[in-house]
Amino acid sequence: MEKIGSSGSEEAEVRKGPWTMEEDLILINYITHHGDGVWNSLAKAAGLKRTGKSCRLRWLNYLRPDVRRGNITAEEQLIIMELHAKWGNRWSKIAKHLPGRTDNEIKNFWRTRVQKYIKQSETTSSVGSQGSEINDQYPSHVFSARDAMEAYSTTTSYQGDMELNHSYPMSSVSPMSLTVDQPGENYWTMDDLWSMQLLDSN
DNA sequence: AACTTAATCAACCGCAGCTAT
DNA sequence: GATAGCTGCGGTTGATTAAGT
Repeated sequence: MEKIGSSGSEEAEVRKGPWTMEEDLILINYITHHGDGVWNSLAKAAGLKRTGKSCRLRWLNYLRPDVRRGNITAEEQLIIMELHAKWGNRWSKIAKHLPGRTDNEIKNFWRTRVQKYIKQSETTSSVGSQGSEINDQYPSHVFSARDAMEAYSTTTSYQGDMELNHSYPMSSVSPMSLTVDQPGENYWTMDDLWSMQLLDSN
């Protein structure tokens, strides 16, 4: 069980919240040398004050070298639409068909972008009574994936070119941890992390 | 410039299923 | 077969950033 930061035995202390760069490096370094899996013991063996769950999530969603970050392409959007229509909210299953994408990313994409679009189309199409059946039954099955894609991509400004060059915001680690003026220095990329890790292991 | 609202995404939580004992 | 521990999944939340007023 997780111990809430109550005073007392520091051995049971469990860190929560955003990961620091040091933690990331420790995790990358450990997995590079020992492999992943058996997350609870991995967390302990690596000396991380994190739950195995947290380590697994961090690795799978962010630190893995093959994780693809940045904008979801039009093809990927279409695949997501189609697979979601087929399987519903089976994010991990859908993610398996999108190499480098994580279930969390797809889930977020769906919830923030697609559902927003769906809501919008609900309000607009429900004015003209025709759309009401769709609206009543949506999510997923009724709505043709292609319809959704078409409408979605034409009604939103998101055309797949935002968030290029995703980098690692220091502020998400600890907003107060760094007070550097140059914005460029507040970021490090996954490439940076991995090169640091490689240096470290030499 | 200050404030508010909306959008985004990383991370946590709870649960279900699987495996080992 | 029962139980415990672990893993993976999906839902949700909270922090941060961006956009609007």
